[in-house]
Amino acid sequence: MMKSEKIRVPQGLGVGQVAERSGVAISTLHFYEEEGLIESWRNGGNHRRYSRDVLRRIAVIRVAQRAGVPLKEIAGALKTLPQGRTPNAKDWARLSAVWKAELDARIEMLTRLRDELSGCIGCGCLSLKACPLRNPGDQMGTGGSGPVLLSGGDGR
Amino acid sequence: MMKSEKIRVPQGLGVGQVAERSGVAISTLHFYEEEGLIESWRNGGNHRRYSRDVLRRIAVIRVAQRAGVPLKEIAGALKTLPQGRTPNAKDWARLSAVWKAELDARIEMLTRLRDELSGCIGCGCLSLKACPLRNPGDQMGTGGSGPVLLSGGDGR
DNA sequence: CTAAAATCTCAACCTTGGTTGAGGTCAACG
DNA sequence: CGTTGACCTCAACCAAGGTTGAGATTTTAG
Repeated sequence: MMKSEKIRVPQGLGVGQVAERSGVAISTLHFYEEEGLIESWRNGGNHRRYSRDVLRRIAVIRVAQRAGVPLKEIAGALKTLPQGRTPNAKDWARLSAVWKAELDARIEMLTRLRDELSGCIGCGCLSLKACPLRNPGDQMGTGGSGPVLLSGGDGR
Repeated sequence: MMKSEKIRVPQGLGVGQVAERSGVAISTLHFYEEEGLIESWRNGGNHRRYSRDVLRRIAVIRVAQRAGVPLKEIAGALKTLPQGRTPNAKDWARLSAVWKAELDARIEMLTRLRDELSGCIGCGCLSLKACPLRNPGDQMGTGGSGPVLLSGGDGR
């Protein structure tokens, strides 16, 4: 007969495991938690425990970041997920749809820029008023003050 | 007969004029100069004077920024311009060509991401290993240490 | 039991791309 | 000559997205 040994089966994932599985640094997990992007509870020894859901959440966060969505906005979107139950495919789909639209817009803007750049290579017109590259209309002209434009300067 | 009056015709442009014409703030011009992106000389009273070339230079800088090129890199590219003579259309074309290539790459990356995102909307696969969105191969896996990835997280 | 490995908190620091403000000149108008 | 306005320098600050390190605790392996 097997002796009934007391084996601690820890509930949830530790921060190190999440870090390894998700590919983000532990410090980043702490940071995401501060920013309200992910959640955890604590075990007896004040160590973070994560539900397995966190892995998908982190995956979503990274994808959104790749798409150029700032963390604040990602956090906002994640807050619209139903609390209490584990988000389902439809929930994720809703977020993806919004971000895809933004991504579409970003791609379109860059594509337009590329086309203009192609047209202007060699034309030497870059400092003339006529050049389409000079007056994008949405970027220039708001040039004086206000908050900083970051993230590739494409001012979404 | 006209009295020959002494009218100071200032050589070059003042910082305020350049700011107004280029659409960037004066502080930004100072900043660009510190970073080696533009140059100026000083008049008697230690005020900056710019040659008219600076306007095109600034236009080029802004376009490159819109294309997602970081300032350091722009500065590097601008340093390859021939010193002494005013850059000609061909000089600018060379820079544009490089940046267009980068822009192409960026657009392609984002487009791939968008396509994957489209395919994954609703599939709910985001935390499974099989999902193309989860393992971009160029982004994840370098996740632990090293310099920060900025600018939209597209780690060019 | 003890030593090593994992975590904790909290504050400081980093990079990019600038902006803001204080305190001091310079130039131009009347 | 005075008084605006434009300009100077230098240091501090901002936002995003994290990283690093010190010092304390906890967990785990031998």
